[in-house]
Parts: sequence; structure tokens; C-alpha cells
Amino acid sequence: MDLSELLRERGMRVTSQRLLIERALRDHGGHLTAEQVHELVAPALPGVTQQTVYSTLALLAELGVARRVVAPGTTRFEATRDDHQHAVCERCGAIEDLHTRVPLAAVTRAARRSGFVPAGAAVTVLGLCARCSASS
Amino acid sequence: MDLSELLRERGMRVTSQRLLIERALRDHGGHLTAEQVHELVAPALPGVTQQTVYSTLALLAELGVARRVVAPGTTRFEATRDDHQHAVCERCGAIEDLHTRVPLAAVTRAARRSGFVPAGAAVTVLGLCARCSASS
DNA sequence: CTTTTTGCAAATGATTTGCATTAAC
DNA sequence: GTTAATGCAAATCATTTGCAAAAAG
Repeated sequence: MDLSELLRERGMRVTSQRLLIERALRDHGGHLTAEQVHELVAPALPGVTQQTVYSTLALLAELGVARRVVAPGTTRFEATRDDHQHAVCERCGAIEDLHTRVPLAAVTRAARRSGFVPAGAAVTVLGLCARCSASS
Repeated sequence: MDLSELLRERGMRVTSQRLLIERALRDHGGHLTAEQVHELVAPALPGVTQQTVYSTLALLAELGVARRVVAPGTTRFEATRDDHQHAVCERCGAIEDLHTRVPLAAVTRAARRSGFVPAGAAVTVLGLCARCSASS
């Protein structure tokens, strides 16, 4: 199911901003700040504002097409793909993908037990990236 | 090892601000925003500024005495205790503790393999709290 | 034609920075 | 006495809000 369908299904409008922002996110593959997304789509969308980028990213996250990666200091966005974890550098903010299998059924179950309705779970390793740990 | 020793060990100064902010965090037990910490210690420390609270919390986090809990929209702090996970409500920001056993050795190992020096790992369940899911 | 989405502008809120004063050592 | 930590003030940064214009259906 692609974004256009997803939007129509909810009675939302299919706009070039939404399509292009989603594509930029997917094409880039990595974790982008809202500002980076803006820079990325600006050439194709002259006049797009940060605000549109923000609201579109929020919408994409709500639709499950994008994911919000929260880290000390920055919020980044990534296209939803396979399940993976993140290593976040506490000094420079660099984020790296990790591909491991972490059994999370127990945690989500625990959350549900206390009334939560889980939408997902994130595993984040905090520490220093190679570069920063070398220069400390 | 208590905070005073920890500070002296590093040639840092033992100040009432540091001691009281750490105690407030520990006594409260929960996850507090910087502002809440400020309100909490203000009676005992007339004239403390938010800036002192911020830098002290950052210091406590660096010393491992406190933990930064990052969630969409807010950063909270908690005293370092037993290992546990968090359930974060994406609508209202409420944070709840979960006590489960999540095997994280594999992820930290993966991080290390790519050059990271892990300081810890966080597991966060995202979703809606009981209250918010009821009113949607 | 109606309603949503966008662009524009300004506001908000959390966090950071620079510098003089104060307190710890 | 020296140096680090605090208080004070202002700045910065990401993100949000309100409203009129533009675009989608």
C-alpha cells in the first residue's frame, strides 16, 4: 500500500509535498532532521516551508510510513523499513543502525498490562561513537 | 560510593546545589523535567536558577548518578536505580516504568562491533497510555 | 464550490552561552 | 588566594500556532 492510497483511504489529500517528502525520506535511507528533509526537498518544491515539513513528517509518522527517532538533543526521522535498533552518540548525536534480534514481546506485554496501547518499541544504545571516543 | 566522593575523586567541587538536586531526584523516584526539579529544590535553595539545574543534571548524568529519559517532546531525568524500561505516551508524554528482563547483550555487542563505546541501552515502548487511548 | 493544506509570520518553550560574582578548596 | 561553580541576562534552536491564500477533491 503506497502513500497515496493510504491518504485517500482516510479522506486526506494527496499533495506533492507529502509525496515528495516521503520519497526523499525513503530514498535517503538514513535518519534525517526536519531541517535536512527541508533542504532535501527544497529543490523539487520551491517555497516549501519548515512548517510543512514538520506537519508532513508528523503525519507520515502517524500513518506508520515514517518513524521518529528521538535522541538527546535531536529528533530525526527515517522511513519505516525493517526492524532495527539505533546506537546514538551522546556527544555528537550521530546515529547508527544496528541489526540485531531483540525479544521485545515481554516488554510490550508488560506495557499492555498497565493499560498502555503499544504502537511499537525502540531499543537505543547510548554511548560514544568511534570518532568521539577516540578524541576524548 | 556517594556523590560527594564521586565529585572529589574527579577534583570537582561539592556544592549544596549538586547534593540537593541529586537528593531531590532520588527522593522523588520518578521522572522529572528540568523545570520540575527546579521547583522541587527551590525551597531549599532560594535563588537557584534553571541553568544550574540544567548543568547539574547533565553532570549527574555524566557521572552515572542520573539518567536522561528522552521521549518525543520532553527530556526527563531520573535517579539511576535498577534496570528498567519505559512506556511513553505519544499523546500526553506520560512515562511509566516497566520491569521486565530484556536481553540486550547482543545489541550492545553489535554497537561495539561498529566502533561504539556503549554506556547503556534503553528500551522504550511507545504508544498511548490508558487515559489517552480511552479518550480517542 | 468546499474543505483541507500550505505558506507566511510570529510566538513559544526548552536549552545553551557569556560573563561577573560567589563559594569551594 | 585560585579556580571552579553559580547567578544573571541574553541568545539560540527546534518546534508550534494562527490566519489568509492556494490547491485538492
